[in-house]
Amino acid sequence: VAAWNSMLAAYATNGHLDIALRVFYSMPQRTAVSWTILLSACAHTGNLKDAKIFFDGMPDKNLIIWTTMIAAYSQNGHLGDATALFDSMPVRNILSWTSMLTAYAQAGQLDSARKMFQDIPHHDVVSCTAMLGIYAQTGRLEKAKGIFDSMPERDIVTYNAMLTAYGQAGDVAMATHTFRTMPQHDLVSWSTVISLLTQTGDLEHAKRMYEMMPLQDLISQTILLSCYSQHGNLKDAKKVFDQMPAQNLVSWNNMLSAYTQRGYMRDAKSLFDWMPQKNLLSWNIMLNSKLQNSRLEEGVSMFLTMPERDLVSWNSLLTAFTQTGDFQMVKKTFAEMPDKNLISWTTMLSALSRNNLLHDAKAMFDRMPEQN
RNA sequence: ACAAGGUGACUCACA
Repeated sequence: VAAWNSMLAAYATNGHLDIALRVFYSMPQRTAVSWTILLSACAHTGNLKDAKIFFDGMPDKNLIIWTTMIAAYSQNGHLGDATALFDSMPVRNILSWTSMLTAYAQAGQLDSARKMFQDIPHHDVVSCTAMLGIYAQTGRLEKAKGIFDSMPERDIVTYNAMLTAYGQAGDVAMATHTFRTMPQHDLVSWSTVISLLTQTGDLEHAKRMYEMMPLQDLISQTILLSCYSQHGNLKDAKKVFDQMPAQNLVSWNNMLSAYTQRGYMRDAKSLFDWMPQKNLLSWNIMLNSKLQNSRLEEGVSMFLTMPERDLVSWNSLLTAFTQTGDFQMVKKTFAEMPDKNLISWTTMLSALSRNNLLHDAKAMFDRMPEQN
């Protein structure tokens, strides 16, 4: 059975969930481990429904499968379900607690996360690093450092989280100092610092470190690509992009932005058409570039045929109509929008006032919901 | 020989 499970795990972690499922059903017998592997794989691919089915279908649930299900809820943003499950657990261990901790953090409930952290009976390096990471991402350097200093043991992930804490707080000097003095480096350590350097504008330093990396993986390459793309450096962006041994949706979107930002509509379009996968961001990048590059007709028809639209797509369209001065369409679009945010309202307000329709602007202002 | 928790990349729309 263990051999079968190894095979299951191999397929499941390599993204072949379909094959894993076939293996699962054709196995001579299944253990708790088999169920857990599949449940975890479903959760990581965002397939919470099947994860739940596996969980419910499992005959004798052990602590691990309970915890895996909490992690599944946590990873997919279902805080309520995670809490309910956690509260009804017969036994908990440090992994259950930590999964719950990150569930709160993921939902933006920092106070609950902090409370949960304090309630954990016995901490380990992972639970402490989890809390450190939460503080790091929310820019609370002092808190992060406090945990770091109080930890009896630290591993490379702890140090990496601390790099992020310094980075988020804009302390490049301490980040690089920590990088130099930490016990070991892995790909995450390198790319965290490189990313920080590109964000603070020290491109030369970033490039030097990129060259020094023992191995340039997809993410570090993408960091560099993204940096070139954001600076409108199409040539170097293309160079990095073409040299990447493997690419993914993130790298394609980055290259797409690089093209559209410089108005290379033909290249953008052929990349876009070629992309094996697209997400809403890809569509919005392309949509916005059409709308902003005198291709209103194409843009509008893209808007109408997109697989999905969000508030950004709507605001993009709204802005385009305000720029052509077609107030018929502006009003129509604004009325049809399923949601509006502050950006939608300010788009309207500035369009009306730019065209000296001050009474309309005033009326619009009075219609704005309070929270804006 | 097998399973669960913590760290790095794109996030585009108004101003």
